[in-house]
Amino acid sequence: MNYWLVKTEPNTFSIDDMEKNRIEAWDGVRNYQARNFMRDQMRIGDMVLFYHSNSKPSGVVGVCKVTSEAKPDHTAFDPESMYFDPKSSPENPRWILVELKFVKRLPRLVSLAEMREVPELATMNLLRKGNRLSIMPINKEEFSIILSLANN
DNA sequence: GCCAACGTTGGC
DNA sequence: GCCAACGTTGGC
Repeated sequence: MNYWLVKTEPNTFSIDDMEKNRIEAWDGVRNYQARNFMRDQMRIGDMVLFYHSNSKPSGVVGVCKVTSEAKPDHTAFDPESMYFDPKSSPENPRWILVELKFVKRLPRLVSLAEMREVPELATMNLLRKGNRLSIMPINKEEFSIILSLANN
């Protein structure tokens, strides 16, 4: 099983929305590296940390689970969608999505600042300067450290 | 709101 | 294939 972290701006889609919807198609990903992670390495049952970016404070707020294989991101075909991409077509989809299922909220938010203080987390992609990936792999240790921080 | 870092685009 | 210009991300 693999572990992941996904970012979202809570103004756009928050853990509240995730909890309410229970299952959400993770559409709108328009970055090749993030897409390739979803396409090549994400599997049903993988665990996902849910991260609020551009927030006060930014941090990890919940846990989700991958509940589908990668499939075409239909929002790319819709001229009305803010994620429309004329270079993607149903015959030859450029972008994909997976479905995420709400698992739980963390007892409290684990902030970026707090994660930076934990030496074992220093290698996380999330904490690296200039990191802009919206979907990134993490390892099992990082996943459990962050969960245990939230329980302190 | 600022701006550094990074990805993408397109002219050549 | 290089690289300047541009757009976006996201912490602060």
